[in-house]
Amino acid sequence: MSKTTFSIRDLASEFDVTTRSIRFYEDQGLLFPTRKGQTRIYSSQDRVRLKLILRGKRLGFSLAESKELFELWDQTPGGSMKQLERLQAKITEKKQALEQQLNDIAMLQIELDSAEARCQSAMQELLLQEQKALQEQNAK
Amino acid sequence: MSKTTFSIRDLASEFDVTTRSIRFYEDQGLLFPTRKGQTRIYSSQDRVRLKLILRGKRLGFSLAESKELFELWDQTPGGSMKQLERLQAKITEKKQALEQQLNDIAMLQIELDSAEARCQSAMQELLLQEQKALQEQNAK
DNA sequence: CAGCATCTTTACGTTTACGTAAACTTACAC
DNA sequence: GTGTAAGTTTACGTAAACGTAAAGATGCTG
Repeated sequence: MSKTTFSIRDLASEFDVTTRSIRFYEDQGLLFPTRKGQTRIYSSQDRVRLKLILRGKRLGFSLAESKELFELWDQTPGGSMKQLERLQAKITEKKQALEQQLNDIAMLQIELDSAEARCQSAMQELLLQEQKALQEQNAK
Repeated sequence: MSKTTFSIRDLASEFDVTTRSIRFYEDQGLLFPTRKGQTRIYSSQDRVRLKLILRGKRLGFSLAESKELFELWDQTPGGSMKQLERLQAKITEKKQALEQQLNDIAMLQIELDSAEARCQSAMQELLLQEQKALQEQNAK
């Protein structure tokens, strides 16, 4: 079976972040490792959380946003109707933002492809000129 | 035909950013409006640039990154082989990052859907309990 | 038990991307 | 001419997300 606890360094090297960052996330209320003495011990739950935090960052989520989502999520079982409605609203909001991102990505991909083509043909052009120069030199 | 020049306020309201931001982008070397007197005049080229800047931001690009891409792009015609290779490398890098983002988005979408379902059923549960409470009160 | 590696807390520093305020011109509107 | 609305420059302030340095606790290792 897979590991159940992790040191801060385990997580730092697995996800390629600094220990400073991981402690900072705890400071901001996004992670709650237990302690053995004064050393932090992370559960696989904590590990999942960290993964989510980092993925959120890659998608432009602030730490505050991720924290809010975590909190809403944690309160889902036993939450009041009002809390659930807030969660639903947040989910809808995020879904729409993701749609927008998908659009952005699709457009940028097209443009990158076109840029790549233009770049390639510019390089091809340079190579041809080079060849021509060589042939002229041989013709001497 | 479509407009060819724009005031700073035109762009600000069209793209929903502050004039401060637009001037800041110029300060950082991403925009180069002409002047009429001391007032900035933006071309439709500038407008496209701004749109690209903002889309870049939504995808997590820093202003410095966007600037670098613009500069590489602008140097494409007449660029040296080394510059073209750098551009090609950047393009490849960005394309890979976009693939990663697509993965991230796909996973997050799945999780949001699942969260939404759980949220909905929690709300449904609350409604049922409410109904039950009402019926018991009627039974009195 | 001395040393070193790894953990910890505390705290000040840094970068990015603007916000905000002050003080100043221009350009119409009345 | 006089607001006043929109533009300008200059400059200091700020929030987020850490970086970095200092100084001490802890645990193995030879």
